[in-house]
Amino acid sequence: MKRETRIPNATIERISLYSRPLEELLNKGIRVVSSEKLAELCKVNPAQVRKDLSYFGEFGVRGIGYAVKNLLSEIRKIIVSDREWKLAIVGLGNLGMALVRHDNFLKRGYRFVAAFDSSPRKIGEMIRSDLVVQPPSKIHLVISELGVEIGVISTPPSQSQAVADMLIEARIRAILNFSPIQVRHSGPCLVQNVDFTVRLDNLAYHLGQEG
Amino acid sequence: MKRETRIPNATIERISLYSRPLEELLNKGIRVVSSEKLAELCKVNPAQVRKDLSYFGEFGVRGIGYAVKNLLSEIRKIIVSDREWKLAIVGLGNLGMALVRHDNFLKRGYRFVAAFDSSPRKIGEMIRSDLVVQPPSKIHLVISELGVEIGVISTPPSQSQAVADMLIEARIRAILNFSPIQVRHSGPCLVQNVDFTVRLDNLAYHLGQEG
DNA sequence: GCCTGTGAATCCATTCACAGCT
DNA sequence: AGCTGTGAATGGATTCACAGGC
Repeated sequence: MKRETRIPNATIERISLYSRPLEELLNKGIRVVSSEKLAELCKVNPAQVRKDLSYFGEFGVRGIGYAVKNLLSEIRKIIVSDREWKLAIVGLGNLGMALVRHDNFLKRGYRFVAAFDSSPRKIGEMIRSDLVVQPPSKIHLVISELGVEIGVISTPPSQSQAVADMLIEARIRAILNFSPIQVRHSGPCLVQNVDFTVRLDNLAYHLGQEG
Repeated sequence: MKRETRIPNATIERISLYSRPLEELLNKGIRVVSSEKLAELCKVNPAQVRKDLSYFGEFGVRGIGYAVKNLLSEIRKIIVSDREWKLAIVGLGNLGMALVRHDNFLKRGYRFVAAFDSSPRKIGEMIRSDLVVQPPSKIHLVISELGVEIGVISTPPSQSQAVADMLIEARIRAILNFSPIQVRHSGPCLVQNVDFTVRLDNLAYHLGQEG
């Protein structure tokens, strides 16, 4: 172990990736997995798997492999997904609604506790038994009252910067941004961008190379 | 220029990123942009911008900067988004429907020309004036008849591998996978994965570090 | 014999710093 | 004077290869 060393960003991305097949193996009743098998399931190099895990501890047994259940629980401790995180969503168009209804979030401990939209038609709508759409003017109040930690932006791009500013103003700790523009953020707020079209552009580029 | 050199993967990701603010600058009527300004808008290093672009040609003018309109059109040629790509979507739950309706795709030249779902309730539904839901058994036929190039998977994870196999069987050239499992793919089919929860895990990890 | 954990070696990407053009 | 284009230098990440323990 070498917990002192700075942990590569790429390692953190992959750690979360490893947990997906581990869940499957656990469901299938498979008890032990080797770095080679896990690497194959995640399409990475076996040495990569071992090195990534070694940043956080010695979770394996030499000659045997990793205990699936134990490894999964260690990973959940590392990426702090052994507890619930509170999310707020802003922008309840097609994508926003789909995100709120998507059960993958809750399954991994991400719970939407507030929802905002500027459209008068949407405000007041009950989109889940415990989730009523509120106007953006309530963002500051609601975020601090409920202790929301992560804000999800799924507004049209023209509004996303203004929304980000409101979230930051309300002292939100992190933002997941689905709009195709980079959000400016000063200070301690973390931002992750998810832009589908960047992924498609990537595919298009490589297809174009093949001819 | 050094078109012979292998182009870093990271460069290709960023090239597509650069086009977003360029579109905005063009709309605002701004004619010229420096690497410094563009870098600021994309949150990268100015030298990075220059180097990335230099892999593909000499688009700038020393002492002046880059002509916005020209640079944008060059970038569109590089990532082959100066033409239309044909997409098929499989899985029309909340997320799938949101993707089909999301106008960002069409705006950038990605057009859904076919839609599949296994639910009898969905089959036959007209989700757009030119798009009727078909059963997965039609995948092979439709893909080859329409010449679909990219498949989008938004099924539940339990079905995603089977769907991927069908798409690959139908000789699709690339897959954009929204389900949280890595799709196995042999042969020449390209795959890109989009897993929202990996992004959230990343935020959670860093928030956990801060205490 | 088998599989982990890890220093050392390699590979790739970013940034610097300045020559070259307008 | 100003800003691009790019070799050279630095910094990170991946992979190798083998020692260490079951």
